[in-house]
Amino acid sequence: MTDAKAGYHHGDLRAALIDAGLQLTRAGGPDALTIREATRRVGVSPNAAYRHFTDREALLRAVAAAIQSRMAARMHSSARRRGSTVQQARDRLRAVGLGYIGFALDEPGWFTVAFFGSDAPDETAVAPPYVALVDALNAMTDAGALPPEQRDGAEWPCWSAVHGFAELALRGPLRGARRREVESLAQRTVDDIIAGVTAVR
Amino acid sequence: MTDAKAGYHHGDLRAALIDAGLQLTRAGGPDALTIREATRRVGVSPNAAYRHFTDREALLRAVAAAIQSRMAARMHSSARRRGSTVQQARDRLRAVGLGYIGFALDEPGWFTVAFFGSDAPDETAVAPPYVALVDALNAMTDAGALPPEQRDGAEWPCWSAVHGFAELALRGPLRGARRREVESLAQRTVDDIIAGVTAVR
DNA sequence: TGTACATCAGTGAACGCGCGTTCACTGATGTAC
DNA sequence: TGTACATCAGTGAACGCGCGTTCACTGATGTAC
Repeated sequence: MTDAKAGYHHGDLRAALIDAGLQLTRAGGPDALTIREATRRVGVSPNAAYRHFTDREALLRAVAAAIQSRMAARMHSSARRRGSTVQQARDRLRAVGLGYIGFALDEPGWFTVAFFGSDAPDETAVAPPYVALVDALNAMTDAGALPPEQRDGAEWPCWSAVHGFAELALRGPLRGARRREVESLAQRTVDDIIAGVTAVR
Repeated sequence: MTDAKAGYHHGDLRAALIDAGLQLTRAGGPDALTIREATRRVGVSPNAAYRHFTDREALLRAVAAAIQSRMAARMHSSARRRGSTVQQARDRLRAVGLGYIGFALDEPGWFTVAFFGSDAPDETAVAPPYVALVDALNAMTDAGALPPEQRDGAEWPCWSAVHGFAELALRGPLRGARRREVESLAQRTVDDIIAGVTAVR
């Protein structure tokens, strides 16, 4: 919150509401985002929000987009090294997958909002985390680690595996498990799906 | 609804409420299950429900258990043939996975309730669909299609892949896709995870 | 540089909503004798 | 077989809840002349 607020007019209420939305959803997931609480935090009347968002869903979508950016940043940063060898390409794909799961485990509230918290998600933009996956798979093919004829559609098995694992760990039967064990199972899941996607048919 | 209702006392209100809960969640997922609507359907006052369930969550858990049974039945029926050859074991595991996804696609409301609709799921009982998966994996090892040293923990990559795929198809980016395409991607996802789990290390 | 005025970004009060749950109760059931 | 009485399974009315959203409004801003 900068000093842009100059009394009556807020300065950048839109950004401030998204900020408040990030705080709220971080702790409590999608349901924790209410127009009333977000405006309360910013110190503004509830209906002021309607100047910037048509309804609650629109605010939620904007928050989801902000979360996706953070998520993609994490996935990229955990996959720093790039190169054209088979091993480098596999490491990168692995890091992208584990980054996805790691984000879910560390930020369950945000994760829940990111893709699936909204009833009518934003169809217009391509999700940054998805881009990270696509890039990593392309690098696999470039490096010769993934046959070109198996490249098409490979996103879905990969995304399915890491997303499903995150759900199992957050809300499913793995919820009670220790972090160490969850991480080891996450590695196995990622390794298995990479093995499966790249296996010669 | 049988003729067990003999006037003032209902007969089997508990079962009738679970039944109503199945109807409601089938169409609208977990949120559609309210004490008031369920009792309304049964023709009973709202607080009558509290004779049989401590609160809404308890009713939701009972409904989830009923859904899990139906789900497991479908998974088993789609994996009819049993045998001890490698091919039979693979077919069975494949059918279990595709049965899971098929149930999710055909019954999105129920699927959402089955495992993850409740805040505090029932920890006591093992979920029938999980049992179906465990059995199929054991059969894989028995048939020699899955090395015993890779058997342990193999449930999680498999469950992750099919569950994640279902989420992507129901609420994620695959939501708008045609059924044919979704099914073909589902097959690929299942085949890939089986290949990955069984791949020689 | 001054000012009139349109537009923009807020305010305050109110609405309806259906829910979960609790209270004190009463009619039906079944069992001990 | 008859009956007294405990227990069980319902009823009806009410509570508080916080929400999303709309209405009619007013103070602040910036721009044309």
